[in-house]
Amino acid sequence: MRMLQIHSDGFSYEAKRKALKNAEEVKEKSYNTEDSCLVNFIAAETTDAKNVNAAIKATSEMIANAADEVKEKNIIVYPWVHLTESPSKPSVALKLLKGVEKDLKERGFKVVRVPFGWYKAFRLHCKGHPLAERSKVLDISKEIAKTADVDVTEGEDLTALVAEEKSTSEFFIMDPSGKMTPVKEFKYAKHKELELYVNYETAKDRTAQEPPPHIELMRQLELVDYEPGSDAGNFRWPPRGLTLKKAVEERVTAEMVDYGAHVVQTPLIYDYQHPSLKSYLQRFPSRQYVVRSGDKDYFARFSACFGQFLLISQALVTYKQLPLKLFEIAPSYRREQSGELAGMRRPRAFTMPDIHEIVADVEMAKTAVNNQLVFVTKLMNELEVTYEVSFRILRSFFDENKEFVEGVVAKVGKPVMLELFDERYAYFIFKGEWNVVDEQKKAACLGTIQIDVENGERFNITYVDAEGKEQHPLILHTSPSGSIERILYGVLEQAYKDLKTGKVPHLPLWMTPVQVRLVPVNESFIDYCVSLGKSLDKAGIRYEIDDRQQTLGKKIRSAEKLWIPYICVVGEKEKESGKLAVRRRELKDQVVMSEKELVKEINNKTSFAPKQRLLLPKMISLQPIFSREV
RNA sequence: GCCUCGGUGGCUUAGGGGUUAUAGCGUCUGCUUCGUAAGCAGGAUGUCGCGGGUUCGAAUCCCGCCCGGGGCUCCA
Repeated sequence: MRMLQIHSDGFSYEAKRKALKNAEEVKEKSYNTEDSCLVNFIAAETTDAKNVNAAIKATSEMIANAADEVKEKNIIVYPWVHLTESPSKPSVALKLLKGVEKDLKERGFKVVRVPFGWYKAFRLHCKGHPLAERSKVLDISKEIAKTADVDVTEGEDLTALVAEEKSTSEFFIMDPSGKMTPVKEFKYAKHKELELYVNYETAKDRTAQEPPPHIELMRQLELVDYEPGSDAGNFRWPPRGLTLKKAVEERVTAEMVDYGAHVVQTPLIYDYQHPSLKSYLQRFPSRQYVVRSGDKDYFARFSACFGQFLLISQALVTYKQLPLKLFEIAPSYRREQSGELAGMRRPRAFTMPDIHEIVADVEMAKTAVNNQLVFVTKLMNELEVTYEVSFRILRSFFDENKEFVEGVVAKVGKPVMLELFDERYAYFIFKGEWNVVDEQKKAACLGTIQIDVENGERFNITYVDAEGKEQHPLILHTSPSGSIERILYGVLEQAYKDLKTGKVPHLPLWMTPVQVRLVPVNESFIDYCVSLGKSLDKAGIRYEIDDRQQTLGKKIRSAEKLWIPYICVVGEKEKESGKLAVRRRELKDQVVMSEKELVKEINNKTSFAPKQRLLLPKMISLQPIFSREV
């Protein structure tokens, strides 16, 4: 439904002649008032046909709200098909308009409905105040997901939401030996965070007074910040944060290349009308950004699935190439409800490392899960956060593959939460989640492994089997690390937990934007620092030089506030001895070491990560302050 | 999206229907040239989130909007 609302001084119309054969029969062909009124030009759209009653309810609600805002009691309901490019059938439109008329009258408004299906002359006079001209759009697919009195008998409209309500689940803890205990009976004494995680997932205890601590930290460390000039939940990354972001992206990409992935890049926006996408989208409530181009609507992707599925569905794949892996660092968009947004835990725009592994059958899928487990565990450990693991499994799959699940849990090596659900509510039959629990006792999922039994067929993805026949594969959806934003959320919340327990908060050395800061005692040693920096450059170590004219104490403080792990004071002693006075954050000590030793120490600790350059000038005097304190 | 709380120089913040809006940090200038978490002095920086209303007068009260936090919901 699309609607144009004009708050008018006076209104009149005159029905001239029928525009449709089945135009409404009317007694009064004209109407005239000089009273003020709210004129609503309304176009019913094809989507409204899915649930006319919900459309009526929502439309009259919009009109009533608008009328209340401008303190208007007189309502004109005017059929105006030209507002939309996809009008509904006339019968639907008439039903909508009549329903709106009835509903508004019941609400106590004085309503005049202008005849449907006629060519009409009309006159109005817009009042011209700020609320006098407005347009409204109703997306009825959203309402269908919400409203109870919907007929969901047409299979295509069955949403995941509705299916999930029907599905029943049981929750267990499975320990590495395979022993299963209902979550309420498990002894959590040695597994406090698992208890918090289970509480969050089952009891849904979600009260918090304070804002999540990572939000203040991400700004103080100048990693990422809100962008008031964008949509809510879209963030900007100043160079320090971008350095970290790229370091993580490169790290995950390297691991995926080692795993044998084909690295690709696919478009950000997709056609609503594409047949495969259409049926995929209909499984879910609409949470997409819409992009209008020309006269068509596109949606911004909410994961890399579409692009990769479309790419591989048009590729020639043989069984010899399976398992086949496609990987992408996928900037993605989900238009979460405004009240759901929370810093880096839940943004609307995020960067998702996403791998899809195409396998022939369940056996190959199980092998793939075991292989993927290795890198997910490795990457999660590299984040230096504590995490809890859970598996959500279709009960029939679990019953048939109990040994496999036990093997997986044994590999995880600690008790995990197990959810068994009776009815499949999404595309997966098996889903592993690696979650962090934050200071607010809320959980968020980072890494995930899912076995998808639906989309191979939906996207017509095929491979040629040994007999030369085309087969639909199963697909594993996996984010090895979770989104970069969630990772940052995880490491900052972990740092805050450390801070509260008396430990030194830190970012993992391999991803921290600046690994070394050289601090000359006065400006006469800046040149020497520059020459020291040349060998750090060669070693691929990220550093900067505090060339500001400030006291040493202040420069140290400045570096500490940014959690820089190695702070090197450079003065006469260092220049003469060729050694460095190094203040190590992790060990809270001060040691004298040669530059070579320092490089060796850092390289040993970060050997697994690709070298990422620092994405800003090294001289601090040249760096503007984006959001850090000093 | 609904409910709720908030928005005062770049940051943190005082104040609150009535003269030129408070302070600290940062920034700039000068002095200081310093050895491991804040050297000294002086200067500049505010459409008090935006728009409308009430009022002789609004940062302050009212309404709408934007942005953020929390709750509900949601998390493909």
